[in-house]
Amino acid sequence: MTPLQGFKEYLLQKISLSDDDWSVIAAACTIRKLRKHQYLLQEGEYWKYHAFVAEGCLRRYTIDNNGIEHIIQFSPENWWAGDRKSLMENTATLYNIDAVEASTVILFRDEDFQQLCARLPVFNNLVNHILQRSLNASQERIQVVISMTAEEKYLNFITSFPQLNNRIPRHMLASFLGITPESLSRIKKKLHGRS
Amino acid sequence: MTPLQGFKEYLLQKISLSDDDWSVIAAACTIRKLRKHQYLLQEGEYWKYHAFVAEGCLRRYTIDNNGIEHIIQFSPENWWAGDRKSLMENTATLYNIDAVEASTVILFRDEDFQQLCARLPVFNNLVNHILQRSLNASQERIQVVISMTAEEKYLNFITSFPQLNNRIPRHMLASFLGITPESLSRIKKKLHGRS
DNA sequence: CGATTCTTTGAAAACAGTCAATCTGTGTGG
DNA sequence: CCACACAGATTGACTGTTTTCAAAGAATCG
Repeated sequence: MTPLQGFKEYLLQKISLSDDDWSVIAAACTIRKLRKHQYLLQEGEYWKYHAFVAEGCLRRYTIDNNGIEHIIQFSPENWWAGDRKSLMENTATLYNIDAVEASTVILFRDEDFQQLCARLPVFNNLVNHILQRSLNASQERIQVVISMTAEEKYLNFITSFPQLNNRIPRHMLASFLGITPESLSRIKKKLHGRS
Repeated sequence: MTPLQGFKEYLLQKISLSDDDWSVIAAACTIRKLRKHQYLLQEGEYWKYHAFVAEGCLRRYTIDNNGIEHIIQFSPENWWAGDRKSLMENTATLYNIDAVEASTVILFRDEDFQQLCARLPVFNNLVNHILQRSLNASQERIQVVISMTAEEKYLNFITSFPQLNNRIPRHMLASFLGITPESLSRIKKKLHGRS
C-alpha cells in the first residue's frame, strides 16, 4: 500500500469523502521519506506544514542546557506531527522532530491545508476532532508524569502503548518517561527478572 | 463590570463581532456563581457544557488510590474550563473541577455552543485557536515536568505565572508541580530564606 | 570485523517522600 | 471579644527512590 492510499484509508475511516473531495485533498499532498534519525524539523527553524505520518515513527523533543534530550511525544503511523505553535505564531520552533524509524510523511503546506478546511467542512471537523484528541492525550500524560513513580510510569506505558514499546530504543523510552536510562534498566530488571 | 461584559470584552479582544452576533452569543450564556471549594464537575459525572471563567479561578484535578489530589490545570479568569473528553465521547469524567476562589463561570450547553460555531465562523475560528493554544500550553507543561527538578519546576512556575502564585494555596501549587507540600516548603525556605 | 552507540551493572551521592510533631493563621461559636 | 478548633504550613529525622559517575557487556552499522 502506498503512503497516499494509507492516508486515504485513514480519512475514510473517520469521515466520508466523495472521489472529488479526495482528489482535492490528494492534490495538496507532498510525500517525504525520512531515513532513520533524519530531521523533519530542527530547533530554530520555522515550521510551515501539517504532517501526517503514513509509515514509521517520529519523535518530538527538546534538548536542555546539559545536552539531554526530552521527548515530548511519539508520532507513529496514522498520527500527525509538527509544531502548531511555530506555525500559528510564526516563531522559531523550540522543538526537534526526527525519525525514530525510516518513515514516510505526507506534508501539506499551511495555505493548502487551510483551503482544504475551508472547502471541505468535513475535513475541518476532522482536524478539530484530532486537535481535541491530542489535547486529551496531552492532559492524560500530564497526569501520569505528575502523579506516578518511575516504575508506575513504565508500567503505564507498556500497557497503554504495547505496540510502541518494542519499536523504541530504551533510552528514548526513558527520555519520554522523564527518567534516566539507568533507572529504566533497573526497573525492567526488577519487573521482568531479566532482559 | 458584570461577567457578561467581561466575556464580551474578552471576545472583542480576539475577534470582531457585530451587535447582532453578540446578542446571539449572549442569548446562549448561562451564568453560574461558585463559592470557594464548590464543584463545577465531579468525577463520574457527564460533562455537557463549555465553560468560560469570568471571575475567580478553577482547578481540574484527579484523586488517586491513596486519596492524593493531582492538579492538571488551573483556569483563572478569561480561561476556559471543562472536560472535552467527557463531552466528546459521552463518558463519565475522570476529573474533578472546583473553585479555588469564589468564581463566576459562563456556561454554554454543547448544542448551543455548536450552533454558535456553525452560525458564526469567526467564533468557530476562535474556538480552534483556543484549542491549539491549550495544546501548546499542555505540551510545554509536559516538558517542564519530565525535564526539571522540583526546584526548577517551582522557579519556572513563579516566573511563568507570577499572578497565580499569590492566589493559590501552597499545597495546591505542590500538587500542580507534582511534589509534596513538605518538599515545596523546603524549596521555598532554601530559595527565599524565609516565608 | 572494528567502531560506535546502546544497555546494563555497581557503588556512592543527591534528591524527594514519609511520618510525626510543631507552628501559624483563620474563622467560628460560645 | 475571646478561646478554641481546624486546616494549612513548616520543621526534623528517617527512609526510599532516583541520579550520577564510571565501567563493563551487548548490539548495531558501516
